Amino acid sequence: MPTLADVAALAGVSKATASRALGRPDQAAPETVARVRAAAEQLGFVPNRAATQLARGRTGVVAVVVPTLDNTFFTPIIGGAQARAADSGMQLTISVHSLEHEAQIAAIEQLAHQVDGFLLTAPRGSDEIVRAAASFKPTVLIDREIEGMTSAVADTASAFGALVSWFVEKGHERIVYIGGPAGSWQDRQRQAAVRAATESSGATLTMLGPYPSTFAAGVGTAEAVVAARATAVVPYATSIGLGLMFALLNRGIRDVVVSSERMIVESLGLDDVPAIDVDGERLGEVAMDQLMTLLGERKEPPPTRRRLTVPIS
Amino acid sequence: MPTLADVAALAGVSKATASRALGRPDQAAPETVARVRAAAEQLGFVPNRAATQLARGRTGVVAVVVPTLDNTFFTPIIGGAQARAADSGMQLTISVHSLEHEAQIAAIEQLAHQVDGFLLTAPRGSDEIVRAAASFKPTVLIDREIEGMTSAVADTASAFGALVSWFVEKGHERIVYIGGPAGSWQDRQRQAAVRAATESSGATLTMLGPYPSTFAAGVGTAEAVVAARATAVVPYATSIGLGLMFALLNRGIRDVVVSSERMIVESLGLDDVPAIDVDGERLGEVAMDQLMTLLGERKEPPPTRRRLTVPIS
DNA sequence: CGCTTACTTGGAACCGGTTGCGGAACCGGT
DNA sequence: ACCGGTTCCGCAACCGGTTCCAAGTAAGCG
Repeated sequence: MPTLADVAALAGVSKATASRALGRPDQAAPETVARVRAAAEQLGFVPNRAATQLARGRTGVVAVVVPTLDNTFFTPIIGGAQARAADSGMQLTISVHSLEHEAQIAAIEQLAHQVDGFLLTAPRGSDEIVRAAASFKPTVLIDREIEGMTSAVADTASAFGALVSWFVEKGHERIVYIGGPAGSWQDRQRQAAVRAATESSGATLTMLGPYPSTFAAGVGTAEAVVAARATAVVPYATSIGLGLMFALLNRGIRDVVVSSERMIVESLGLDDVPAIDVDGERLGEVAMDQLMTLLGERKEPPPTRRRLTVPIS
Repeated sequence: MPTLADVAALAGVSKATASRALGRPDQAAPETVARVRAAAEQLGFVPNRAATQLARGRTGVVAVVVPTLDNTFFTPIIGGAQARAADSGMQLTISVHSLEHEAQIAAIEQLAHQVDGFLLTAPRGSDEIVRAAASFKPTVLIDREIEGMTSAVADTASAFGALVSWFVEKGHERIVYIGGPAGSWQDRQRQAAVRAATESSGATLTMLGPYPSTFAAGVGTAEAVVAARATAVVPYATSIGLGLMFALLNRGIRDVVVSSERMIVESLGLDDVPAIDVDGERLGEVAMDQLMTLLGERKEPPPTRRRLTVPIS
């Protein structure tokens, strides 16, 4: 493996100059930069990451904390973040923690020593625990907002409101909202949104839950949905909706409209079912961009809360 | 942040001794080890990863390469590998590459500079491309076998064979196997297994495919399944099976048995449907263990091919 | 034409651990 | 008391970049 010293020797300059030519071209003579680059190219020079990190005091790694990998909501986020990280020459490590118990803070603190920043998803943990987790390194909160923290969220609450309004307009009279996991921040937002959307409309709104975001849980909601004599259902998660649809079909019930995500609706060719379309990948990208500004990698306006609109169809 | 020098000073020894006391306790006097440990504890000393890496010439990072994160087959593997990695104080980075095109080798090579080893899933790429990807660093191949490479696979082929035998025994006469993505190694194994299981049995076996492992593709198989007048179906992937079941139910067809994974079967309470149960997490753990031995982190017997049996029920 | 200013560059310290090597202290054996 | 063999420890070099600082050079200006 060629080192910077090799490159410098070949280019006929010092290590210091070689380092500058490669890292901050504006601090070296154009002619020198060209020569050093050529030398690096010729030798196939790849900077030693550990050395760079040690010298700069940065790890070049950011951690994404997710509660689970089994939920298809999180994986696209990881993908998006990973792509953006790679673009900036950073690495992404994944850490699975639900941030629901104090004990997990220790794990986060441990991890904090090895990364420059965090991308944090914490659907259920308390504000306090999330704040504690974010206290070690620059952090961007994903799909949740907490006063004073930088965040990137998909505005699903508005989408859910729009969904319910649509149902109301279509004349549905008994609408059911299936709540997500207990303590979920997004669930609270969505509850408020669907409530607002049914207020002063003739429709009845039944709130079910809490349920975990799983297929099995969705299957388990069928009974309550039937009991509520629902004509339209808005489930917290795609997996819940899928389980419910399955259970309903299994019972031979085909006149209950269950809202889902666009992908499902399209593949099943159900044109009477409205769908939402969360772009998880973009969410990950946006969050990573924000973290980059927090880390000073870019000189853009100060980071804030960002909300991505979620289209429905 | 306290450094090793601080610890050494507090313990009244040199950096060298402190390093030994912490890293290889057998090379220092027990009394000294105790004193250094106490000092480290008191200061909350955490070794600087970059410094260690630089000095040792290892990165302490392993990469998991997966074709996609949208497939629930891979995520448990990642989880298992991540857990094992954490146990050994290593980091895991995720890299999304399907290893189907030569161009992706360049990305892998780039990544190779930053990690100690690879956990490679490459369901579809050619043997050559996989070999090329594995040529940079110690590598464990997951869910696929290639001559001369260390690998960890879930023996789903046998499970599929058993599944089909079961159907045959139950008296099913027209069995359909829905093939996975074109070029899939596992698909080839399973095809052979299901063929063997129907040979010299009265049952007819129809092979469909190839199809991608998605819900939508599963929905799309319904027509062919119906056309084949199948009584039992064995789909390559859970997602395909789920899509198919959905489409069948949607058409009011309820007498076709679609084999699925245990989780689905249980949540739906379908007792006449056989299921397989791949322990992806364990697969990830086993693979990481093998990689550790390859990296010399442990002194165990030489690594080889490992096959995990897949139970059916 | 002398002097200030701006730009380049190399020397060397430094980031924080790890490890080869040599010396000192201590062991039991004769 | 002397000796070969251990055990334990410190010195210092080293991993491979980054960056402060001083020095040298060329350009700019009155």
